[in-house]
Amino acid sequence: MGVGPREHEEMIAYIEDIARHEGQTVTLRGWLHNRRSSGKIHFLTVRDGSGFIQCVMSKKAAGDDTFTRADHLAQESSVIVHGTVRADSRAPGGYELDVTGFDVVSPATDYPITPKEHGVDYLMDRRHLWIRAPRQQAILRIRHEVIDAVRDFFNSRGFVLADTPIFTPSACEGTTTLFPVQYFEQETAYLTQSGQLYNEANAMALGRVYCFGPTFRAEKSKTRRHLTEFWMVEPEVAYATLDDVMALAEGLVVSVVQRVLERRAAELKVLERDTSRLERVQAPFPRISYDEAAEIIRRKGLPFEWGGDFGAPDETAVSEEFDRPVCVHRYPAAVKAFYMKPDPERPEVALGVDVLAPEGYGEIIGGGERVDDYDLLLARIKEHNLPQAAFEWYLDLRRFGSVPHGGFGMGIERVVSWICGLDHLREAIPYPRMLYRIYP
RNA sequence: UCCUCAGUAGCUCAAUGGUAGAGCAUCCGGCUGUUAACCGGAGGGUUCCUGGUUCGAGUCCAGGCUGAGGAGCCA
Repeated sequence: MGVGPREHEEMIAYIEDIARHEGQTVTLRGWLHNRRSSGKIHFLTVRDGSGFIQCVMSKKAAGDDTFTRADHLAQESSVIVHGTVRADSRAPGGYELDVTGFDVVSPATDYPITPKEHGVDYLMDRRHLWIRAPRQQAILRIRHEVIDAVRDFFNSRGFVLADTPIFTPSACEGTTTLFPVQYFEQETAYLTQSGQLYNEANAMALGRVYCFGPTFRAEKSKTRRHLTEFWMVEPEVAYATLDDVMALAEGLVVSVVQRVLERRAAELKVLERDTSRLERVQAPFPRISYDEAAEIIRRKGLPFEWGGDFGAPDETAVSEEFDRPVCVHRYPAAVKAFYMKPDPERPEVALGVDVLAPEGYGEIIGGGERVDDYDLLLARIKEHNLPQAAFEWYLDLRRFGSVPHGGFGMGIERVVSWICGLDHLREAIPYPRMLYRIYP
């Protein structure tokens, strides 16, 4: 008869804390990740959400009954394991558990994600199970760290989190890029594609603010850099200039990357990330103008005409010139949004900035100074054929004590994707929403 | 929306126009240091769909469906 955990005074432990329990007898509660056997000895890899550990069960130590219970147990069966923690140089985590008791909570059968390879489509259809895999867990932990670092960065600098709405009343920049939602009997509402306009109002109230939430884009983008639903953090600062915005973006990116390097080294190792590339992410970031970026693109032989926006290959060409993120500022005003402030010294360019990540990961941040002059903003709204009535509240910000101000948006999944070295954005969020994918 | 590529066992893939195959998973057996464990055996097929060419189609042709990568747009 095997010795069941409940017959002992239990010491519940998590695998991430296992080093503190060396020599002790503990109880782990989790799932069977993999099993190997040599007839009279089972090697059970158990995961509990906090980590993975190999549990060694010998027939002699565990007893026939307990041993038999583990004989045919399938991958992802939930289990409670009782055993003694032992340091072992052969173990990837440095420790193993010598099993003395073992209970099956609920057996699994035919778990679809086997230790062998699977295709992306197959795994995405089973995303709810795929996230149990070590690599996916590492990515999601790094995502958590990125988000935590972002919040800490702003919270420690006097910023106030002020949430902006998900439902917005009218199309700011054309309805083709927005998801319509029927809002009771009144009108069509749209899912937000940016909290920025509300952020500006919040900044006029609270000075330094940020919002952080999901954002929706109905563009039929079908690339490794796009999701239809993604998370964006957007700071906005009253009295900020373009230089202030760039300094803030630089500080945020450095802070986030350093935080992940400090606290998530184990996860980066699981992902086999070349961390030397991340260690180089230090201030100051190079700041180059659109004109200088265009010159780099032309020098590299890519076709490019002044006045156009950069495509993905153009961004890669520019970012390849630098070993850290690069700020590209003063884009042609014509290709930027109606609220972008023109450079007073050169009105054909806007006081906007994009931050391009290294290694071909493209734009992770976009922002700049906003139009603060009432007459200019009204003219821009008319030029873009936007419904003035819907923007009266936004114009109010220029009627009642307008000040220079600016901010930016940073796409969380793009940052996570870059830090993790992923080849596709879809792994950077638990349940990606893309063109042609809304399951599970 | 456009361009390119792919679809064969539960999964990952192979098969010169000529008998439908392997590894993994599953089931049975063996093994006290495995770690994508290994060794032996067994079961497992609407070759995405529709039509066409051919003595004969997984393979060639046409149309469709589904997915992937890229472009545009953006974070």
